[in-house]
Amino acid sequence: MARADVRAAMQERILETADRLFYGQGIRAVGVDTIAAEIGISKRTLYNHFPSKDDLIVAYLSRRLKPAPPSDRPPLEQIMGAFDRLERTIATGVFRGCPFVNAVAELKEPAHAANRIALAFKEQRRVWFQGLLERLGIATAEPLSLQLQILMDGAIAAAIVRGDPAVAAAARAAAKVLVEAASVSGPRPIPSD
Amino acid sequence: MARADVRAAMQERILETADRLFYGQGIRAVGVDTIAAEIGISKRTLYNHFPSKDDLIVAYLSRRLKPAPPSDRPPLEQIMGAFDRLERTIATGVFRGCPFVNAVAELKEPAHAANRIALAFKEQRRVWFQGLLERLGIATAEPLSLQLQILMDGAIAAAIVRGDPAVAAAARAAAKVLVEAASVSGPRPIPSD
DNA sequence: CCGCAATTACACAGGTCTGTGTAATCTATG
DNA sequence: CATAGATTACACAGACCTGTGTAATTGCGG
Repeated sequence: MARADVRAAMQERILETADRLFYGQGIRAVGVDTIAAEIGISKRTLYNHFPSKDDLIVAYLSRRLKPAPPSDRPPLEQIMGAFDRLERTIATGVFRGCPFVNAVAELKEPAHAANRIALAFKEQRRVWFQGLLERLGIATAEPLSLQLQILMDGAIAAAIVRGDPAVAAAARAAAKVLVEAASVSGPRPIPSD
Repeated sequence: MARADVRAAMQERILETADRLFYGQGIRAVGVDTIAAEIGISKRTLYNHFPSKDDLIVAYLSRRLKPAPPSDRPPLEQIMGAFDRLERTIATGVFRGCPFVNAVAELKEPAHAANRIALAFKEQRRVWFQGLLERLGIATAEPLSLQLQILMDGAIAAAIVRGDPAVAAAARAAAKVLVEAASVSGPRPIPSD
């Protein structure tokens, strides 16, 4: 039964490289030959695992759809931590924006599966925000969660153009103001944590 | 001297079409042949006006660098109006995000002139926000202007993925909260308008 | 050790793209 | 009308892309 394992390992190697190149240079800018050459396999082998470039694109995006690991930190700390992580991501290594937004912007076909995956990702993050806000006892958790998501996406877009991690800190400060405003004007939070 | 006028008119026709196609389908996705065919001129003529596709891209982006027309409406109204206009833009016609962010994301060369133009555009808008905030007597006008710009960019990015103009309204509401929070905590605004 | 599946090298079809070369034609200006 | 510049049609080079066909080779499981 090691055959399936070997096959899965090869697929993962392909996806790792595709991720690095697709994200770093753009999906349209990277050819299938380039990915195969980077790994050191033949193009034929790559097509044996992914029957078309579109399949590879979908797999590349799906692989990035990992739900956030549950944490026992206080909700507000988790929310602020998301912006801190973004700031570190912008500062460290290759930052080229949100891979999902880039994919949607780069693939002109409106019915592409990338749109569905991108929407799923954004909604997943928004719901994560919403859950934390509800634990803070905030009544307007749903609209506020969308606003936090907008701040995240805005910091990412601004960081692409400005190349400055400070935009994440600015977004974080804005998020803090919004959450606090919703806390005082809404019902009292449950002081459980 | 009508020769120069005719030449300028042709350049404008080319740029109009390039704008529509570049923005609507992506810079990399649209070939020079397609633009020429759409206008009904030969590819040779297009290359007579723009010696390379890169020149055309730069001209396309530069043409969108128009400063906002001065307005005598109250500053807060102008700020909120920017989000209202964004909401209408998302809802009406072809919306494909911010052309400058898209260009930077699509062109992998980090030294491309598009980066400079995109930065100039974002900074132009931020300074416009800053001036209005200063007229409101807000002490933290500069950092707040960056936060408003982040909200704009975030609403744009979220709208691409969600296809829902409501994100602009959410961003607008968040902007209102941020401006009001900065107004009450800072020095009193000058009640001139 | 046999056989099967994966992998490889290599060529190629068919399409796209940017940019140029050329010779003919059109058009407005002097 | 004459001339110079703009435009046209058309071919083509050179590069890149996705995807396939084929035959030889490798390596692992039974």
